[in-house]
Parts: sequence; structure tokens; C-alpha cells
Amino acid sequence: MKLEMTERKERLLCAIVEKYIETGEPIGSKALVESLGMSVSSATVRNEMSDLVSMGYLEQPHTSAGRIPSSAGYRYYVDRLMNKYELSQNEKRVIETQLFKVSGEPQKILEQAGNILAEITNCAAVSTTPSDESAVIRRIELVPIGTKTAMVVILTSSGLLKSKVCRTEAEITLDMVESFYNMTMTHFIGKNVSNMNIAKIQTLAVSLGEKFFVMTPLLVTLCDLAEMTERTELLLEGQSNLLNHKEFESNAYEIMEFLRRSEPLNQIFTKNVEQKSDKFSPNVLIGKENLFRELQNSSMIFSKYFIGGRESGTLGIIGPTRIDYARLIPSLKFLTDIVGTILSDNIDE
Amino acid sequence: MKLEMTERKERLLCAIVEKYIETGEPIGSKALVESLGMSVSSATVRNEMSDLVSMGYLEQPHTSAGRIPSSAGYRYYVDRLMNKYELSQNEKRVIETQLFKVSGEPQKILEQAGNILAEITNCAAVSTTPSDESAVIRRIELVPIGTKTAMVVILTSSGLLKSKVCRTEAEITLDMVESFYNMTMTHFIGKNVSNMNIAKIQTLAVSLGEKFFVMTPLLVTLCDLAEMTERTELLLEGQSNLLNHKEFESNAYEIMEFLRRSEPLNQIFTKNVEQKSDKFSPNVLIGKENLFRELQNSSMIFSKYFIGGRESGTLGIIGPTRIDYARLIPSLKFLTDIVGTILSDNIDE
DNA sequence: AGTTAGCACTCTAATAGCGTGAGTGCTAAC
DNA sequence: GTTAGCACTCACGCTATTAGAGTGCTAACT
Repeated sequence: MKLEMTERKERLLCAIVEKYIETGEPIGSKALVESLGMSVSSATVRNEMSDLVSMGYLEQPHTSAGRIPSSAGYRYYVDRLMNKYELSQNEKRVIETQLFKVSGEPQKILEQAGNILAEITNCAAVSTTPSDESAVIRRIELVPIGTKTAMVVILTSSGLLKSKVCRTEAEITLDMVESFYNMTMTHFIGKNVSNMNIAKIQTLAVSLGEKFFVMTPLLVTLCDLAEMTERTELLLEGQSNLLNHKEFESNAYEIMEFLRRSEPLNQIFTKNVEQKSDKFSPNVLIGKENLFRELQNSSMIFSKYFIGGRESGTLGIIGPTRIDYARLIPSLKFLTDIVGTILSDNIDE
Repeated sequence: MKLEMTERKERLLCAIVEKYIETGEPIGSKALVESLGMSVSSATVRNEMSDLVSMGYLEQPHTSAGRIPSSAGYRYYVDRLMNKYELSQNEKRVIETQLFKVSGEPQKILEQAGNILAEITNCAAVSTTPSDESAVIRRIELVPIGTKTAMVVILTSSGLLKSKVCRTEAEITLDMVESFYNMTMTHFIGKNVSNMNIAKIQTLAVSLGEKFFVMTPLLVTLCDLAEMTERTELLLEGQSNLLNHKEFESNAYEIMEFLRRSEPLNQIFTKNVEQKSDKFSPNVLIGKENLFRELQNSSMIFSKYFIGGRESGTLGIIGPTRIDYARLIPSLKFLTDIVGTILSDNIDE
């Protein structure tokens, strides 16, 4: 016999998920009947619940306990049953004012967004700085600090500013500074960031003559900076929130360390480029759906933000699977939209 | 009868502290005699231990358990008994290469120092960016981004670089840019950072005429930046290490949240300016010696680093009271010295 | 006076046994 | 398809017991 989903099963699944999210305790048949005010008996519900277990939507911690949703159960709930919470005007306003309080570099804004997100979700929040392969170098500055040191500054069209101190092997003369500006002006300014790489530097180095010892370190530093602007940076906020969830009691260290090593997160964000069916709905990865072992007891919700219509970075949260999807998905959505707007405003006008 | 310290008591206290640091278990009289190979019986040792309790150097978790050191016990150990561990050439080299790997802004170096510190100590590491009241503004840059937005950049004599995007109320013309440079050149460049404040801006604003709507936002942004360079920033690394210590099992959240709110730490660092007797030995705050309740089960070791002979910032670690003082104090000392050297090199030459 | 052996005592941690209650699965009747 | 009834399971909390580590004290010894 093939088990098929019925409307009543859906109602039960939905109630179980929501109640479990609320209480964190396994849900029994009797309590369920009561809280739903159903006109059937607990035995009937028991049969249905048993079916839901067979279908893979529920699990039992042990034989004589209630049921809890499985990853698939949460998935079904998120995709088909969930009643999305609508943020109130007031909530929106609070978020907006908190976010508009900071201004300046994208990092600061993303950091603040992460803080807000961490606070309203009680989860860890993560964000990536805007990456933009089509970014163009807008400006390069050389700020002499000592006779043999200078600070090199780069600014891209996406508003990213990076700087690094560089140490040369010979004195930096005014003449050198001028050569440097000339060289960057003709070869890099207005060009794509990826255009500035070691290979390119090497071809330029050939014709440097006696300026080699000053220019090479400067150009290499420039390369470093270019690479830094291309490499997205990962910002993490509110990790300690995870300690509030009892599901992380035993393995808090594992998850925190996992978050600290930013590469895996970056992988997740770039792999899931294909935004689900609806491009405007955040990605949700629930429990076992996560490829990394360390996350298989957790859920991630993340969403791209757009700068000037182009997918530029990610904003997301990480928490236990038992998380208020109905509220948090729209919240994240709202926040990514604002962040996109603010960052877009900073650039083109 | 007055209890006085004897050489044997000291030997016992020292052994108890070291053994407890190693094992984390209360130390009993019998185990102590054995491990020290003493020529007296456990009963004698018991008497001595009882004295040490009366003197406040030891405590008993409960009547029938061994003793553990009290805050005062650790203090006595650190001040008078401890045999400082000497870092091997190899360890020093490893630390140095790891630290020299990064270069550039002070933040990056401090971040890396924090990472190293966190790793070798298995504690949380904290550092503050250099603060330098005598810092002078070395350079101010205005980088137009849009017609009504520009990025303002400031560089101080201590190598700090800060930038912020500014939005003006009227178009930024070339003329404006020139005025801006003239104004900063005459009023700010080469002057002390604290010289740039709202009061000063207000006096300048009076004479701006029709340039007011462009210049004021720019100048205000400049003020913000000046304040940012004066405000020390707190960097935190390896918080998750704390989760490895069983003493934080129950209250991990509390301590993590405490560390996140950087103000209290800043207070501690600035209050304890008076470096203990020996100016070159790190400050140590053990357990109850900490003024903040949240730290009374923890120990802090911190030390100032010097840039160009001037006390500029702090590097420290936070862990349980049961911490390997003999090894960690010299390690921290070594690291602060290197950090100071590197940061000094970056500036003056 | 300092040291020691001996011993009763205390307290923790580990273990086992037991009852309770929530929840289940199954069956037979509706 | 639904329901009542019932035996069954299992975690949880409570109590008792035991073993072991460690103590404090006393009386004897050097």
C-alpha cells in the first residue's frame, strides 16, 4: 500500500512542526488533539502520525516518546505548509533605523546587518562582502610613510577600499611616485580588477630598468590588494547566540570552529548559486540537507543581496533545525533587500 | 598562633598549583607525597595543607576532597614560586614566521597575533589597536564616488588608516574638492587628531558661504574619522577555545557575551595602567581579583605593547584560573614584544 | 616541638532497583 | 475509516547502597 499525503496529515504535520518549534519537546498524540481541538480521537491521530513516520516526515527519539519532525518534515513544512509571518510596520522601522545608523564602508553596514540579524533571530549571522567580477579599479593611491615604506590604497567601482603597507628595497623618490601613478593610470585604472595579476606585473617589470627595486614591491602589493578585493570576506556575528540553544549544548565547540573556518561557508554560498524556484525567496538548508557533517544538526537560511541589480553577496543565519522558519525567512528576506538598497545607493546615483 | 610561611609550605603550594593546573582534579595529601617523593608522611603534609587553607592559599571543594588553589594561592605562586618557562628557539621562530607572514595595517598584524596567541594558549585572545594621543594627521584624501558622494580617507602618523563614505547635500564640484584640500591643509594636516572636533568645525562653517552644503558633511565625516582613530578598537580571537575548558561548561554564554561587549575590557586595560613593579612583566588578574563579576572565575594576562617607546595598546588572554601561568606569561611577553617591534618598524625608520 | 600511624568519619560518584507517567502499537468492535 | 481499550516500552526521578578517596584528630614516638 502506498501512503499518500492527505489534507488531515498536512494539518497534523504543520501543527507538530510548529508546536515542536515552540516547545522543543516531542509531541504526543493526545496533546496534539487537544491543542488542535480536533474532532477525532487520539488513536486516529496516532495512526496518522505513524503513517507520517513511514513517509519520513517524523521521527521518534525512542519508542515511548512523542514525535519530532525530521529534516524532510521541516522541508515539507517550509515548502508547502508554512504561513509566512509578515513583519509589522513597526518592526520594519526599527530595523531600518538601526541599519541607517551606520554608514560608510560596506563592511560596516554588513556588520551591523549581521548584528541586527543575530539579535532578532537569536542565531549566528553571517554575511559576505560584495564580490563583483566586473568591478573596475577606480582609483589607486600611494601614500608615502617613511623613506622606504608607503601605503598603497585601492578603490574599486563597487565601493570597496583596501589598503596595505608596502616596504620597498630602495628609497621612494618623488620621481618614483610619479612613475607609479603613470604606470597605474595607463595599465590599471578603469580596467577590470582581475586584470591586475602577477603575470601582468612580470611583463611590466621587464621594462622598469633601475626603478625595478622600488616599483616591483609596490606592484606586488597592488596585486595583493586586487586579490583582496576579489576575495569575498566573511563576517560572523552572534556566534554566542548558539550557546542559548540546547541542541548545541554538547557540540558547541564543533559548530563554532566550523563557522570560524570561513571557507566551508563560502563554498556553500557559491555552490547554491541557483536560487530556488523563486528567485526572491531565501535558500533554506535543513539538517541533513547540509553537505557538511558539522551542520547536519543545524539549519541555514541565506539569501543573496543585489547591488545595482547584480547578485553581489550573501546574508544568512545558522541555527538549530528547530527554528522559527515562518518568521525568520521573511525577516532575512527583508534585511537582504534593505542591505542591497543601501549598498546600491552608496555606489551609483 | 600566627601561621607563617615556611619553605616546605611553599614547596607544597607550588606542587599543588602545578599539579592542579595539569590535571584539573583536587590534589590529595597522599598523591602529593608520592609525586614529590617527600621524606615525610602524608599526615604531616595534611597538617601543612590544613595550614595553607587557614592562610587562604587553598580551598576545599568539600570536606572529603583534595585541595585546590584559591585566587590568593595562584597569586602567591605567580609572584614568588613560579619557574618561568623559557621559550625554545624553535617556538620563537615558529611564532615569528607566522607573524611576519602578514603585513600591512596594524589591525591585520594584531589579528594575526591574536590568532597565534589563541592557538598557543588555548584561551581567548584580545588586543587593542594602537592608540596614540600624540598622533598627528598625516594625510587626508577625498575620493569622489558619485556626484553627491565621496569617500573621505584619513591617515595618522601612527599608521592608522580610516575611511568613510560621505553623502553631501549638493554636488561635489572640482572647485569644492580644491577648497576641501586647502582647508584641511591649513587647519588639520600635521596637527593633532584631537584638534579636529565638532567645535572646530563649527567655527570653520561660519565662513563657508555657499559651499556650506557640501563642505559641512565632509568636515563632519572627517570628525567621525578622527574620533575613530582615537577610539581604540578591540579585537577578539579564539573565543571558542573557552568552550574546551570544563570550567566554562555551565556559563559559557555569560563569558562570551562579556567579551563581546568590548567596553568592560577596555576599562580593565586602561585602569591597570600602572604596570606592576616590573614594567616588563605582564599584568595578571586572577579569579576574584577581577572587578567584573563575569570574570571572577577566570584569569586574565595582559601586557602593553610599545610603539617607538610609547605604550600604545594591549595584548592579552583570558582563560580559566587554572591556566599554565609559567608558560603563558612568558609567551604573551614574547608576543607583545614582537608586535611592538613590527608596528614600530611600520612607522618610523 | 615536630612527626607519624591509626582510625573513625565525611562526602562524592557510581550503581542498581523501583515506581510513575507519557506515549505507543495493536486489536477488536463500532 | 474511526474508536476504545489495553498491554507494553522507555525515560526520568527517587532512594538506597557501596566503594573509595581524603580528611581531621588523637595518641604515641623521636
